[in-house]
Amino acid sequence: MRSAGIREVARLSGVSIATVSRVFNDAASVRPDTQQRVLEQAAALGYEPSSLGRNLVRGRSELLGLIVPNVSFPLYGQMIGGIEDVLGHRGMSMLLASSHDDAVSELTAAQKVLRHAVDGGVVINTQSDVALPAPRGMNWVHISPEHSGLPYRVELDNAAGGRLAAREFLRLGRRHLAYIGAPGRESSERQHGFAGELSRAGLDYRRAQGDYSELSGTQAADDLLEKSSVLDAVFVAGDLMAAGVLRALHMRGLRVPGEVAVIGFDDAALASLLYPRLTSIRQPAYAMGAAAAELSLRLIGGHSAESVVFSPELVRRESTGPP
Amino acid sequence: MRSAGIREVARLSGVSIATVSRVFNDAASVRPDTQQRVLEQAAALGYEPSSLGRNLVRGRSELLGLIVPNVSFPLYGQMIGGIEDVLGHRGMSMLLASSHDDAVSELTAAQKVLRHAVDGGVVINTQSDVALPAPRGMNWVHISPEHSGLPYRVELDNAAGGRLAAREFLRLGRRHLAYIGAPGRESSERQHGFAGELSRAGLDYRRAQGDYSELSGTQAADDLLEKSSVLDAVFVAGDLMAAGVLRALHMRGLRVPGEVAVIGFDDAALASLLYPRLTSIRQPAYAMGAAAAELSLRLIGGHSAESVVFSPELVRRESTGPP
DNA sequence: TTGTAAGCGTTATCAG
DNA sequence: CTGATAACGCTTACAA
Repeated sequence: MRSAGIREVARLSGVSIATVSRVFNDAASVRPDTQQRVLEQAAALGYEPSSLGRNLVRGRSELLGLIVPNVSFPLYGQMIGGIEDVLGHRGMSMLLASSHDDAVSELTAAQKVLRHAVDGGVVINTQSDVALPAPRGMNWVHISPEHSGLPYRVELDNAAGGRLAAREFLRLGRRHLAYIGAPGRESSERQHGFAGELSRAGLDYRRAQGDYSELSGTQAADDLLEKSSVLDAVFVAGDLMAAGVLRALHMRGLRVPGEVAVIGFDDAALASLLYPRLTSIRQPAYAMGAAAAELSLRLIGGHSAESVVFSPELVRRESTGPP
Repeated sequence: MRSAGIREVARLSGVSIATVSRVFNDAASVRPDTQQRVLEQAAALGYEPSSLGRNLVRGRSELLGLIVPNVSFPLYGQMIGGIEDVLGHRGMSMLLASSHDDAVSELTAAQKVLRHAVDGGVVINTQSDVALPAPRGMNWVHISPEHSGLPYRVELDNAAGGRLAAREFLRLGRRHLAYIGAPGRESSERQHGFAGELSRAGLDYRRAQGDYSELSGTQAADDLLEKSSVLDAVFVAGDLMAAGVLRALHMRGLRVPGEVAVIGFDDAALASLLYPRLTSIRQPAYAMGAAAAELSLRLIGGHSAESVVFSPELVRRESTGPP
């Protein structure tokens, strides 16, 4: 049993369906008493215009497609929060699908979302290097490290993050530095900024590589500590890996920040819960999500829009300090 | 300019739109060569049936509404993951909205989702004590601690979690116990199970109250430690609070688990990253999400469905062990 | 196996 | 200010 439709309301209030429609759209052009009659009937029948019908004729869905690698990663959750808040104000909703960090699922997710005729889309950390399919007039906005040829992007200035870390270590008088990276462009940009700032100060640094996991952080730190006995500061490409680094240092009885200072990246919720609380390069995830949504909304409205670059910020906590 | 529609495909492949439709639905009833011709044209034009049209005529949207208090809470992220995986197999998509832990926003979110004519809905941790609005034939499934009168629920047996914690402490020979709770039904159920098992062993326990935040965990633990000098085991209603408890113990130089054992609740990702790694009562969030989706799908299909209760599990890590 | 045609619930155009 | 009526893109009897 379908719920009441526009016809029913029209019939019972003695007007045409066109008038009912008008009442729910540009109420201005309908006489107050007619309007009220319709509204009353509508309320009595529990009628609400169906967006299905409306969207069909308007060719819009008031939906924004959102593709996320993995919903349970808190940083992405923050981005989604930013997107949602922006959309909420404009009456749009969010269709969510996961890419599971995998190009094939990402494509599947995109198709799934497109079938619902979304007006626009945001994809976080795209996995494929070709553009996602999009019908004419629909655009994907990417929250990703720069990707060749993608027109609409919201990104973080990763190199600036590296510079922030380097400067902080220098300021604290650290001289025996290391970087623990991971595969991918983001990490290499962070490293690039870090290295640049150090070379300006005439310093070199040691390197190790992980994969953003906690365990890999522990292993990378162990490697580093075996090779170079002198090490008083480590910059880590992600907070989770940094957790592993803290553990490695603790196991070896090295005091943080007394003997070794540590700076992570992202400033995930986790950072402030570790012991010692982790100094980290903050990625403004909520704001980045909001910016992506704004960008998409502009595009949907047919306006021009430009990519945005966000600057990271150093959040000082217990894992850094004077030697 | 709209993208290619069914008409275009039909015209270019020299068949009627009905045939094109059939190709995309019950392909069985159309001749292989016709089918292929259509498929080729469709591919060439990048045609995909619009769910707007399809859903309009079928009276379904293939959408499931999802209301979450807060997307950036990892446990909810896991639930969403479970929901999504189940839906994905059945070709449904997920419309996401946040309730921001607030009854009013929850209602707004529900209405927003309802406007898109979702076929079903899942609401995590509902804030309102009245039922959410729902058109005839549509049902909300709740992932929440029991709420009077809600018909379709997926819940965790919180009391069983409390019993698990109590038994583990007893097994380890701990005798000076405490519970750190928080407001709300979930915490009191956990406490109830904990207390029941202890009283069976003829033991009493101390209590303190927090609000699930890290800081409140530290404060509650401090309270406890000031009042009772003998304390060798603490059961905490949430992992985040447990992080605060570990910090308090560390500050006082108490060894964990040597002097005090700690068990948290939820087994959030955080638990295994703390130092020492936190033993916790695992809430099978992914499975609970999946179960809620199954439940909703049954309801959508017009079948009967029953609420489900999940059992928690003890995950042993470093924060418990022999004294 | 295929085509014709009647909807699905709405908005928008055009008369009145 | 209001009413017919033609779309919108698709599915589904019913006929052929």
